Amino acid sequence: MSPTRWVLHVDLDQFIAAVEVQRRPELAGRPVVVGGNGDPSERAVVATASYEAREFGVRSGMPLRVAARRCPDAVFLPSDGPAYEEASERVMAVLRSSPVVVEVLGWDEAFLGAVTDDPEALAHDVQRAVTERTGLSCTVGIGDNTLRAKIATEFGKPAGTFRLTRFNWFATMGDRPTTALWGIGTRTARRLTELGYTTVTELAEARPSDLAERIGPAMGPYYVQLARGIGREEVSDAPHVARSRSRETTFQQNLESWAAVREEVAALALRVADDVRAEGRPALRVGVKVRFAPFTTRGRSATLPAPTSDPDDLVAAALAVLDLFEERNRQRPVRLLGVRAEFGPPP
DNA sequence: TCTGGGGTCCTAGGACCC
DNA sequence: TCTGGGGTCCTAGGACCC
Repeated sequence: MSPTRWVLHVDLDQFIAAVEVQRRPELAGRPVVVGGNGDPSERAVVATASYEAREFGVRSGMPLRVAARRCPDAVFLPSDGPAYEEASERVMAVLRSSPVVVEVLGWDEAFLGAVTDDPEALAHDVQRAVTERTGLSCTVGIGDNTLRAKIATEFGKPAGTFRLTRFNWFATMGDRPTTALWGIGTRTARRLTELGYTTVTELAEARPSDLAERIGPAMGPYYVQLARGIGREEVSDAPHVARSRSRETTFQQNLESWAAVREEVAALALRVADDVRAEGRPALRVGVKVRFAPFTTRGRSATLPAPTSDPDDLVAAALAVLDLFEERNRQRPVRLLGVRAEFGPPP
């Protein structure tokens, strides 16, 4: 049998918590919750919970306050981005040393494009190499495209492998709710249920043109493709080209004056200007995000008169965009501010 | 429960133009 | 009166993902 093209999806197990346990081995086996400044009384959410903490119902995205209530004995640690970045680089370097094309998806995930007649053997080689050289464990999903490889990982967790292809797609996924698909969340699933599509099989049997009319010209047919397990078959190691860079902050105490809001927006714009400069491409648009208390988010944005990387220009532009908020909103307490710079299409 | 930070892509309406 | 048919740009907001 001749070798075949496969997509492998590598996903580190409880990555952030694992990195923390690695440098503090005494935490092994204990419930560990990473997020915010590690103070569960603050406005912050869980970045990652160790499997021990998940036993108590702690989940990513959950407010730290809630996590502390569910698991009072958990160890709460601050999120240390640079440490995870560094660990991620080490993992990706190991992956690149395998005979595969590596497409990085995030800190703790990558697609591998490979030609082999034994993808499980390759997956086990990758798992062994990652564990030997980084001390971290990973799960590998094996698929005939990126979508199926990505979803396969869910069935292989933790530390295992799972193969999902056109041959077992409906047997594995058919009866599951559409939220099991990568790209369909709770909102879209609810909408689809209202239209009569609750399971993956039901959605797969829909007519793409029907969903184009009812959902949207691009997303409607795309969801049908997802349900059929159809996805991209190529894996690319081309470097990522950023479309935008942004900075945002949630304040522990709401800002009560518009003067304070202006100051914070200027400070965020300076940080974004650093990122724009590092990007080496000028910004074309600037956006400002304001979350008013209790939790209403509004945005304003504007195209710049001319592309710029100049910090003074970007600060002035961000303040001008902030001025687009109506007068009556300026009395409202502000919980979060964000500034975003957008670039042109990739060169 | 009381909701982070950093991204990407899509939709829709209005403006504007031919 | 009862009102084209695009195309493109701009902006706001939604949804999703890690």
